Amino acid sequence: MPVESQSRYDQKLVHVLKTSAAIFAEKGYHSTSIRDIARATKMSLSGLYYYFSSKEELLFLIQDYCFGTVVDDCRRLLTGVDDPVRRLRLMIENHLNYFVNNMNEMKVLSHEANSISGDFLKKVNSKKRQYVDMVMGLLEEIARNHRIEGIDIRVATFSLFGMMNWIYNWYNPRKDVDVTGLSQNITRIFLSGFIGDKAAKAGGLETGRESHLDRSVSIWQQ
Amino acid sequence: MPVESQSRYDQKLVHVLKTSAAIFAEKGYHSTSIRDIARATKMSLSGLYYYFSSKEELLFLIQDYCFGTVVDDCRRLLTGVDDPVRRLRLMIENHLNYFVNNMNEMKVLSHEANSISGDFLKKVNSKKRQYVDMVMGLLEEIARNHRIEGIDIRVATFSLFGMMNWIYNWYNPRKDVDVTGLSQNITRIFLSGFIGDKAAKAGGLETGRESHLDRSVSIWQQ
DNA sequence: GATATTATCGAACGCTTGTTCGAAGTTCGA
DNA sequence: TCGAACTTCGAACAAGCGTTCGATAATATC
Repeated sequence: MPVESQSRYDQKLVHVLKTSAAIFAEKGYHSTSIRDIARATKMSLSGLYYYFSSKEELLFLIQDYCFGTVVDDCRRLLTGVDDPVRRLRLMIENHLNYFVNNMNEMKVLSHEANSISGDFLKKVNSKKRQYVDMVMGLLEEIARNHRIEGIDIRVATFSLFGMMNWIYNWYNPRKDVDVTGLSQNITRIFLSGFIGDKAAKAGGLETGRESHLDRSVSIWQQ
Repeated sequence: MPVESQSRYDQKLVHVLKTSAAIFAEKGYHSTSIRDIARATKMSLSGLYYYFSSKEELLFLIQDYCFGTVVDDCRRLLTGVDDPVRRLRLMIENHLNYFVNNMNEMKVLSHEANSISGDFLKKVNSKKRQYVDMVMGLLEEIARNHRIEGIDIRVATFSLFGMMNWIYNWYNPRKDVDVTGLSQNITRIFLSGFIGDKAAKAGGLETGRESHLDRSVSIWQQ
């Protein structure tokens, strides 16, 4: 989606969402007032309501746009790839890559999951469920292929998401290992833990050295 | 600390903390009003302020008591154990056991980490740092012993905490595997991922079948 | 250049919030 | 039983909140 095709309205909306996400990420949704956002965007309090109709919808827009992109990118990246282990690798890589490059939005998505309600919550949760089910399905398939026993698939699935989604609590791009290293480390720990390290290497660990993502841009980076 | 030795004041304070933690866990700290807590504890609004001097201190007391117990229990459990792998196993088991048995408080500890500030934050963060450093030290020692290469210790440490602390987002004691199973699964995934599965088994996987904890009580369960 | 549409704004409203304060009730040792 | 210390409470306050509304400014269309 090229920037030129976006209307003035769309561009400013994205700017509002991005700025709001940064403040939400820093202070938390409930501690952030619309007045804070007005100050940061240099808009008036009432002027903001031209772009959203409630504070909660603003939060929803951030989460929905953000997560929508993660899922779409993932789907695109996985088309044509059949090996479940390779699919899992790519999914992890995409998730972490997007997380690190859109830390504010992803933190708001992870941390403010229960700050929305009603239809907003339903909509986001339905997308999340699809995403989780996809990963859980992959792990089931892998477990079947490798005759893995004694590991609960739900525990494995959410352990993986825990590893990935926790990074907003500690990851510092300036001090820590870069995204590629992060992906490799987490993939290795989880995958060789899940299927055993010999099998993990056989599943294509060596291909993990190069990134499959040629860009880290998104609707958030205009 | 036997219940009988607690004064009326202490008992009621614990009741207030426990009730508040439950509401904080359900609605979130900022969405909970002191009036909500008054209603739940059947106390008056102003009466509550006899037990804490600000809402933020209330949150601090919950986090401090809760985390203090985790750390103390862990220290007690680890005394006399030298093998770093075994120490790590026990730490994971204790952490998850306490988490599952005090889900409200632990959720508040994890999720509302940035809802306190100033000296309160400093105090809690200093305890957290000690705890994290202890685990990171264990992983360093294990990595040295097993000549593990290519895994960043910080990534490994926070991956483990991510796996463990994420459970408040998904774990359902009534539907999911029990605490013992949870510990076994997470320990196996992380440990055989970290050091390779052969070494993980050699490190005493079989002893993981029986729990090392004879009780799950705490100051929260009076 | 007139007109319709899009975008922005200041001012205000009603409500909820955390916290305070002085008084009243309760407990318990002397 | 007296009195001091501990505990509880109703009522109120000031501040901040999300949201609305009518009017104005900017932009696009013809």
